[in-house]
Amino acid sequence: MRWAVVADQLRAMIHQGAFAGGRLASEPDLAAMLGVSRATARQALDRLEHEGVVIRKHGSGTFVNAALLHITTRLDEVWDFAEMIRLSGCEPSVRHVRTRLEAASAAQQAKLGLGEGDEVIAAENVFLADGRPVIFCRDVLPGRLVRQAYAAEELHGPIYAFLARRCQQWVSYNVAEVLPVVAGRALARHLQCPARAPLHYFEEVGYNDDHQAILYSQEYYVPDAFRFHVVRKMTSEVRSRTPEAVG
Amino acid sequence: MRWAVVADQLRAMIHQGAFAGGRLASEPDLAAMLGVSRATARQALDRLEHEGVVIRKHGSGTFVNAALLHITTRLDEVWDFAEMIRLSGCEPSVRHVRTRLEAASAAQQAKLGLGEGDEVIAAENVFLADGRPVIFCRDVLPGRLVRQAYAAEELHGPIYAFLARRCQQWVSYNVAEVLPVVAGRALARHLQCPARAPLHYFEEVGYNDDHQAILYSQEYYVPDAFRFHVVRKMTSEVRSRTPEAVG
DNA sequence: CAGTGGTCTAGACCACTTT
DNA sequence: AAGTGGTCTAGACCACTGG
Repeated sequence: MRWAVVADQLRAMIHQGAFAGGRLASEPDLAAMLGVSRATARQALDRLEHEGVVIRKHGSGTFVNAALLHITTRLDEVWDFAEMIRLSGCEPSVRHVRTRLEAASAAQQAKLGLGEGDEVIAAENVFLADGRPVIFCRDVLPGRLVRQAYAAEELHGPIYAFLARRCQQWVSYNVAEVLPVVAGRALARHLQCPARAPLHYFEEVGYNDDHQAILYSQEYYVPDAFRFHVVRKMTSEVRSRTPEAVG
Repeated sequence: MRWAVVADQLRAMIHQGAFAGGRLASEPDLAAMLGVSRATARQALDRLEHEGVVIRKHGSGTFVNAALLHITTRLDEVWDFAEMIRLSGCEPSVRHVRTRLEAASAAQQAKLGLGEGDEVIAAENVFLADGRPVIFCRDVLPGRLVRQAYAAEELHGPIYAFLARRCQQWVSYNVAEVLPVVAGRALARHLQCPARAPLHYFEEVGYNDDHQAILYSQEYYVPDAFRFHVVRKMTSEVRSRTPEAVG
């Protein structure tokens, strides 16, 4: 994973304002500077381009991307609540709502790949930014995952810490469905917003490195506290079809 | 771009049910089968893994992904209205609302990198699925992009065709902000939904291959007509910080 | 242990942009 | 024509998984 180190080095150099003029050194030069082969340097640059840090132009050069650096939250990458709140310039805190150990509902069974009668832990928390409620989150995880005794308070906050400490499980990626909803009475109370106010609703399933579902989350975000951006790339089908529309 | 051909071949083979049991041949074998080097085969597999078609397990093998294949719409990839509607199993059509040539507002100037007094074309259309309104879209493009005479009807529908035919411009990628909103009276009328119903709102800036902003779009989606999914990957910072929380 | 994917190298040729 | 990124090759070694 030397390419990851190289990517970090390049990211740091870019942030520190090396490459004045916005243009990076050529790939062979970068490879020589960093003491790796061009292929490894390219792998690092692939990563930076994917992140939007850098733009490559065939035959011309590689350039620092100015526009994308200011995007506040990339929908497809960031998903640690405290991190997101901190990125918004606020101090994060948590208020626990409730925790329950119960039989999995049909929906929960489907999302988590459980069977009839399996139990789940359902924890509800509100996350605050500078004391203002901005996220309501219901985390559901299979009871069988728990491998150690735990204190109730460990479910009063980010579930990832609990998954790691008591279940030896780490979420590697989520698949989330994004929906617009309006706040009901209970949500409006938890988030201190008007009833029928629009909210982001994310319905997520988290998977570990083995692609097993280990977490089902329902998250409601106050929209004016965050800005979710996504870079939507041309699909190959669209790209190949468009020229026909020209002729 | 031989790797793209290889990726297409593999995608087709997977779709046709080769690799029974869900396990692909090994990378050296695939390379030999397809007559390319292992590096090229890997680049194709990288693409398929990114698309979610395939899952690779270190030391074990490469497997067909069952779960992700059924996701209806990936938020970060698909964005051709007709395509999206067709993917939902419906027949797409368009109803034109209005077109205007006007001085760019301050917001439009900022989004499109325009100056004082520059003109824009603003076209509003409603897209229908099986005759039911599902998207309201306002497309704004700089007037200076237009390089040929055009008929008013060319703005009654997808803007990409117009951009290609009359502006010689092609959108390469979008940067979209995703927001939840509630339908106002005008929107409710256009989309034939109740007032205050929740809607997806996408505010997008489209860029060409040279990373110049060429299109500013405001899009409202009826949420029950689409399902937007996004794969959210662990960021490197989160990944490196989590183990500390364990100790 | 053998087989798998993950990484890296050195070198080559191509397509594209700029001068 | 020179320099750039895009692609491809052949070969090597590693880390991980499984029997």
